[in-house]
Amino acid sequence: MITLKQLRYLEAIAQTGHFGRAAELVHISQPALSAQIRALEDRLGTILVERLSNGARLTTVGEDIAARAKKILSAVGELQEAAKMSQGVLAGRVRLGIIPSIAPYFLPKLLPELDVRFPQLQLELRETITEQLMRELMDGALDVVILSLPIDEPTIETRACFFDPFVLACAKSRDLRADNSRFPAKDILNEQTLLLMEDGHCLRDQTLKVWESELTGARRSGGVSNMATLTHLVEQDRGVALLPELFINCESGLSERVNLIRLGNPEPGRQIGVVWRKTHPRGSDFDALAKLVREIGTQQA
Amino acid sequence: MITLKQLRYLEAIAQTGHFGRAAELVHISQPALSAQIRALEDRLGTILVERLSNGARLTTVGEDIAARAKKILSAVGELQEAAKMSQGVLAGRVRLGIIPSIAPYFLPKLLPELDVRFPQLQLELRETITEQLMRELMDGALDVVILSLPIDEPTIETRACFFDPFVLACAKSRDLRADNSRFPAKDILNEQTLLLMEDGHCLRDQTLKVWESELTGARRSGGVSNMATLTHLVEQDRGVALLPELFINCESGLSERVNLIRLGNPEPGRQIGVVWRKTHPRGSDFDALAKLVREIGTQQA
DNA sequence: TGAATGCGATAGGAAAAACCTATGATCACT
DNA sequence: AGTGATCATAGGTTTTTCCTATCGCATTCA
Repeated sequence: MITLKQLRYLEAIAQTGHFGRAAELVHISQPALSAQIRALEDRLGTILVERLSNGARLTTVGEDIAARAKKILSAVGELQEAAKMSQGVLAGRVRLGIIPSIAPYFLPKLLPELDVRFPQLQLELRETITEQLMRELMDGALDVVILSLPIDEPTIETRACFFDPFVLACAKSRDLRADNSRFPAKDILNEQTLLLMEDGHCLRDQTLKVWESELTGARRSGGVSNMATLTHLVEQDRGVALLPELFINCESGLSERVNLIRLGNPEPGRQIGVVWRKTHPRGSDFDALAKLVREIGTQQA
Repeated sequence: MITLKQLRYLEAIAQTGHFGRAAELVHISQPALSAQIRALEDRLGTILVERLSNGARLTTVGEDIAARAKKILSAVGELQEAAKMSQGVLAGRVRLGIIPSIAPYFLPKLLPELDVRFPQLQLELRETITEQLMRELMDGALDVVILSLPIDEPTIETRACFFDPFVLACAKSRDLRADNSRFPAKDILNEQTLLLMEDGHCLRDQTLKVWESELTGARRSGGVSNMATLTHLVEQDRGVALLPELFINCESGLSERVNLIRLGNPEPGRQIGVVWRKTHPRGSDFDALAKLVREIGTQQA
């Protein structure tokens, strides 16, 4: 097989017109260079260099081949450059997945910070529900995912970053008391509809899990795909909903439109975390990402 | 230094998603391929392949690098193709020089024949006077030259191909006898102007040499750059000229416009030949060219 | 014309790289 | 827990690449 070395040596001869000086240029001895040039010529079945008494000159074929060699070598250089670009922590292309109930309320803080700390990072974003994200993560279509824990999958690495509490939202006209118990379960069961996200959203399952069996038979909404819609429904007293604080913090003036009631004992909510395949070679990078997500997630809480 | 082998192996992994099968694809053992991939990764300072329990998958950087590798390998393939194209007798690019007093009268026969016999040949033509051609030949700007011999230059290889006789042309109104002697020397000296090509054309010197010293003091034309012009001048009885038979054969109907007188004892003329640098690696190719020039030159005489 | 200089080619042996076979470690699946 | 598949590691061999020393040839200079 033809080698890059040989092309490099040919280029040196094209530059110097001289075996000896070409050898010097590439830091080998003249016989070694001669041998490689000859090997290249043998391989190609063509004489590339005309040997003169005062040096060497490329033949017409040699000129053509040398021009091609130059392009190839430069492409190899670019390849190395490209690899170098992706070195260092969180540099180069990273495909990040994130669930819809986090993305719009967290990315506005995360992305600018990533730009500042990891300017070499080229992020490719993907937003969809957990199940789909995990499928794509396992398929290798994604590198790392931000979602709500826990994830039951032995082959992934998990980092819990911060806790996002759920707050109960009801219409202004209602006056549900917060008594730090598992609270308005009876009210909901008897008087109110529990508004939910549509199926597949982790937020739906998590909301249902807050009361678990207490809720059997209660009225539930059919499910919406958007948290803003959920809020509007609450405003119009069509029911109550659990809203993540992450969302609430982003909706300025929300507390004037609905009653927000903080729960406790224990406080319901979700754990936001970062996950990636255990086999992914850039685990340490994602560790850095998880650390940043924790920082941002806790500071705004 | 990074090697083409490594790029080839990486490409194999991209194709198969599997170290073992990739190794099979490139006909080496799996450990050897593993080692080369690792060497490549070390050299680039980046992990390119994610090792899984059921195979291998490229990282995002790996995808990028593999795509680049593919292009590079294909460029190398094209390079080899290009070299192959220029193999064989008289294949590929050849820069041919030829003097103006041959080119228009010989190329119409030579070029079609070259096309037929050596379809792989890409001829680049250069037409100028002998001195310039020889300079360019020695500089390596030309590969081979067709001209009038002899050429006094020890570093070139020479092949005489055919003899191109000179024929005396005078106006139809004149009736110069041809008596097989050095002939109309006295007539020319006394009555006629000897029409000549301009300085630098070998034909001029050769014409003068035919009579040599006999011609001292004779009237000479200032010199024209075109043999057709020379002929017109003869037609109009502005003088006489020596015309190469090569030219005459191409000018149909010329014998009706001027008297053509064949000379002898010995017959004046020029030796057409092919020359190239002794160091040129494709000497055997030019031998083939010379042979063809001889064939064509003698068959039409 | 004969010595000196400069060029690439050749020869022989040493160093480095690439490779192969056999084996190990890990993981998935039965 | 056992089996089969994966890639990694180990040790030794083969192949390739390289270096030093020398040759042969041509040109240049005295």
